[in-house]
Amino acid sequence: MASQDHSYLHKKVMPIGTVCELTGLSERQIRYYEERKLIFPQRTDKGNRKYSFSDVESLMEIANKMEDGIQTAEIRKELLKRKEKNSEESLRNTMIKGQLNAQFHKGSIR
Amino acid sequence: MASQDHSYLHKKVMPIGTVCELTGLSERQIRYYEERKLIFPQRTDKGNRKYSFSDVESLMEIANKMEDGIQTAEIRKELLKRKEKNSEESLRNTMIKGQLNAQFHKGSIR
DNA sequence: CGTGTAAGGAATTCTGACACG
DNA sequence: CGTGTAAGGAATTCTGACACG
Repeated sequence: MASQDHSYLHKKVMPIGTVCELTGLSERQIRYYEERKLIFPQRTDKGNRKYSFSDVESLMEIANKMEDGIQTAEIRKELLKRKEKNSEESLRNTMIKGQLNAQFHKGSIR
Repeated sequence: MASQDHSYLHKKVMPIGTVCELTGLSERQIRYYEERKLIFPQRTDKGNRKYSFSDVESLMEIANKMEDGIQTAEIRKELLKRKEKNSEESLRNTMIKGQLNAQFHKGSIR
């Protein structure tokens, strides 16, 4: 419930040109990382990509890893692991909340 | 020093089309409010406007006032007043800091 | 005053491909 | 594998103007 939603952080609002300036990457690179499933911009109804600030942050991490000679396939694996971890965490949190809720209704708390 | 800098909030990153979607205003309206000096987008080297999330917030305030029948000249005056207030406030803060600093160096504090 | 619109041009973005290594 | 580039088209944005009220 406080996991994210920094409201603006995840809003897809900027065109690829802005992302180039912010990250120092070329359009080619940015589109390629999307092709390799490392980032997921939104599309307008007519096909133009829109990115969020968190996409920009991701791209900067990716750029660093690429400089270290890590391949896109590797980077994708790391992302998947991170995703798993987050799911586990949120599952755990959900369960804890469930426990608390049960205690609350039993009257043990409050 | 903690006055703003929500980092992303003031970064000029989005094109006018995105702003239209976010605010529900037309390009014409957005450009007109700029002409009336209510908002100040950045320009790319080739003349394209770039807006920040705070610009979007301003525009939504402006839109509300326009609906209430307030004229752009009035709205601009309100903005100027707000600006004055902020300057006063930051001047006051600066002075307080100066006082504290003086006390500190005199050795009265610490 | 505030906003819609047609006009014409300039800048942006898109895709698929060829190239190099 | 990762990235540059030329190619051609489509979508976006820009300005100045005319219109209406």
